[in-house]
This record gives sequence, C-alpha cells and structure tokens, in this order.
Amino acid sequence: MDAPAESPGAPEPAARRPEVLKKRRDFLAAARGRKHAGESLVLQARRRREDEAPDAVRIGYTCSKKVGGAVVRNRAKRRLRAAVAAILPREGRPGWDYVVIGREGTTISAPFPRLLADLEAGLARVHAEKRPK
RNA sequence: GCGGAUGGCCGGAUGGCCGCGCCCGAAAGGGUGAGGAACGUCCGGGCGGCAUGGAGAGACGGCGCCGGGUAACGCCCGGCCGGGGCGACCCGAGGGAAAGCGCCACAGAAAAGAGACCGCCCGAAAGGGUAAGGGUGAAACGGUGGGGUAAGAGCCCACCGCGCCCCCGGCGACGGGGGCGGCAUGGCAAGCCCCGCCGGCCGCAAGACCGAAUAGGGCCGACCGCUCCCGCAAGGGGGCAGGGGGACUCCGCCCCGUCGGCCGGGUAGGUCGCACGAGGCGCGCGGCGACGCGCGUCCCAGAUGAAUGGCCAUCCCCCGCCCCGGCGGGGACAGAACCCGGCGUACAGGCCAUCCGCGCCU
RNA sequence: GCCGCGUUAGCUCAGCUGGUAGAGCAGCGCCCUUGUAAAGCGAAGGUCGUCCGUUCGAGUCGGACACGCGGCG
Repeated sequence: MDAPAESPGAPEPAARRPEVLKKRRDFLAAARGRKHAGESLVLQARRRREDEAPDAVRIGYTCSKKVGGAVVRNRAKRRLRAAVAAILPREGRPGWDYVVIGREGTTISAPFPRLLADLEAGLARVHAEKRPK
C-alpha cells in the first residue's frame, strides 16, 4: 500500500486507477449516499469525510444472486468493470466512493454503449445534486 | 434404406484495437490465464492439526455373489446366478429366515408349533378316518401324471422342485453327472437383528510465521498532600484531601496513582501453505479387460470484493424473412479457490467405431 | 469449506415400528334470527414436491433430483 499522493510532483490524481472497495461498511455507507438508477445499472456515490484517503477515487461492484448464477453474475461484473474503466478515470472525482450495481437482465443484455451512457448520466446527476439545507 | 444397441470423443475457429490477474525483466517488452462437468458435496485418499502408552474393542455409521484392478473406495473390469428383449444388449443393495424378536391389512375354515368350515369315506348312532375337490388371497404346509384306497394321503412310482452325500470341470461364485431322503424348510432383514469387512476426530477459514493503532497485562525508572495501623526497613492496608463520571448545582453513589521505557499474548493486516503432481502427451511391451511396466517428451491458472474482459471483423453452425443471393437475430450446460481418484446430476449441436433387427438389390 | 431440517386440503399442522390419510380454521349448504354473528347439523375438498427402486401393498422404507428454511467457521 504505497502512497503516491505524498510525492509532491504527482499531477492529475484523478487519472490514477481507482481503488477497489473491499469493506462491507464502505458499501453500506455508499448506499446511504446519492443514487441514480439507470436502465442497465444503478450507481451509488458518497463523498468521503476528509480524514480518509482524500485524494483517491474508489469504486465497488455489487451483483446479487438475483442477477443470475455465477457465470452470469461474473460476466455482469466484468461488463461493469469495462464501463467503469472507460468512464471513471475521466469523470471520477477524488474523495468520492462509487458503487455500481448490476441489474437483473439488463446489465447482461443491454448493448455496451447503453452501459456507458447510464454510467455517465448517473455520475452527472450524482455530482450535480447539491441539496441545500 | 429404415429402426435400434453399445463404447468413445468434440464442446465454435482466426485476427485487430483497448484492458485485467500471475510470472520473468532495471526498463522496453515477453510468457501465460476456467471445465467436462470447474457443479452437487454422496464416497475414497493425499496433506495439516488435535487426541491417544501399543494393539484392539464397544457405541454409531457404512458396505455385502465370485475373481481381478487400484494408494484407496460404496468405483472400475471380467465372470456367475436371476429377470427382460426376436436380437445386438439391458436391469439386479445379489450374505444369513432349521440364533431370536416382530409383522403379514382385507378376504378366507385356516397366514405358520398347524389345524378342518362346506365336503369325501366307514358307521344305526356315538364316534372315527381323510385333505382330493369348493372357495379367499400377494402368498395355503411341494407340483403334474399314474398306481393305489372304503375315501384318501410321498402310501408307492416317473419327471420337476427341495435337502444331503459322492464324482468331474473351474482359483472361485457356480456348472454337469450319479446316488440317497420322502417334504421336514411360507414370505418380509431398503423391520429390529446375526455374521463378515471398513471407519479415531476435525478440516487449507486446516496449520505455521511476521505483526500495527487502541484498550488491557507484566517488569524497570522518575515523581507522588496529610494522617493512623503493621513492619528494623523496603513496602502493605485504612481514613481524609485531590482528580474523574450520569447535561448542570447540592447530597448520595461509582471509578482512580501520574509519566517514560521495555517485554509477552494477541486483533486488523501481511507472508507461507500454494501447485512437479497417485501429472499431461506420444511410442513400445504384457493383459479379453479395468490396468500395469518401460522409454521419450512437456511444465500446464493460482485470484482473495476475488484476474481470464469490452468492442469490431471474417469463417462455422442454428432460426426467421425476402426469394436461390442476400438481410436480421442467436451460440447448450455452466466459472477454478489445497490437491487427486470415483459417483451423481445438467447439457444446443455434432463426429467416430463396432454390433443387432427388418426390407430391397447383386 | 462443512452440516442439519422441511415439502400432506385454500391456511396452520397430525399421521406411531408399511395396510387404501385425518384435526382445527377458512369456504359451501341447512337450521336458528326481523337481519347478522356465535352455537348446532351436514356434505365437499388432497398427483402426500418429482422420478426410480424394495414390497402383495409406500404418505411411511432406500436412492437420485428440485424447491424452501436454518446452523457452524
């Protein structure tokens, strides 16, 4: 677990590869954050508190058994990973946790551009919402 | 040609761009990357830990014709016996019921040490002799035929079945032949059980090593208000004071030496286990076969929120439409997690070999 | 990774060591009532999850599979 953020000359931190969420508590925290449900996937996001890894973009994947058996479930996660790899280095914001969730049927059957569009729309919506209280 | 039986195999191919895990490399880059079932977790092992003086036994569970294969097996091969099919071939948990217990509904006279409802025969009757026939049932105390008799009965005879003995063939299960007995032994053990054989328990989240933060534990050093008791002392105990705690104040209640250093257990986390193995392929030899032996050759996934992907072409199959050339859609079952041998289950489509029956031609 | 349990009428459940499957509630009809409920009477309702096997006979015994729960790590 090196920390390249310490090096002073490291530019554009958002271009780094996102870290992967591993803890159940992180997923639960993201689930309480902002959500966007697209046709082919669901996006959850949350801005972390300042005391935990402020520069990193973190991403987690969820596919429940409702999506299908192990073969279908793994394939759904791979498609989600492929979409995230195409979008998130450009659109992801440091200090945020994202969770993308596979949906029953559509994550497998939708054409790939649809996944990209749903993910982009979800990110835009989640970032825009500023809900003043 | 049609229908069928058995054994075995394949499980889309090639390329381009952008990516992912692991390995090699300083880098550039290179190599490699899911299955026949990876599945279910029903058996057998390896490996690891725990327990145990050795060996074994009991409880409990599993297995059960014979011989062989194997590290082992409940698996496989070859046979035997029984059953099914015209046949190729298929199916069978297939030890023991004269050790014991239990059960056998309904029907039927009777359902298991035999006995006798209607009958039959002898007899005047009392009584006796019988079990052929009647009929029930899944099953009726040997079967069929003949002799015999008052009527009958293995009472006698032949054949079949059963049991025992002998001979022959076979390692054996068993088969063939001969003789004797004269029916004694109903069925169910995937009911309890008996006999023989097998199993110590738990599982890679096993197990081993490294090891934060925080809290707590031990040791050492420094500092630590007043007083009483024990003690020569070190120190220990009590009271008061002091500090802290429930939102605040008072009373009551509860907790408490402070700081620094070192040590050990151990959590998160990390490393190993963790991939050269009862290994794959090829050839030769032995064996009907399962399989074994020898030689050569190859290194062939190793993740841990968990890689093996996304997109696009061309070809191969399948489906639909226009119509004989194109267009559109689709690609079975299913994803490694310590490893191996089996079993069971799922599976689009296709290939190979051998054999059987029927029809036709020569 | 390892290991249990369940599946019977519309619902909740019995069914012992095999012999033709029941209870309560619900629903239906009758009775009672001016009417409803309750009480009473009566009838109906089940491929016993699926498939194979043992047996004369299987909800029950054995095996395989499916679905649904649950436990340990």
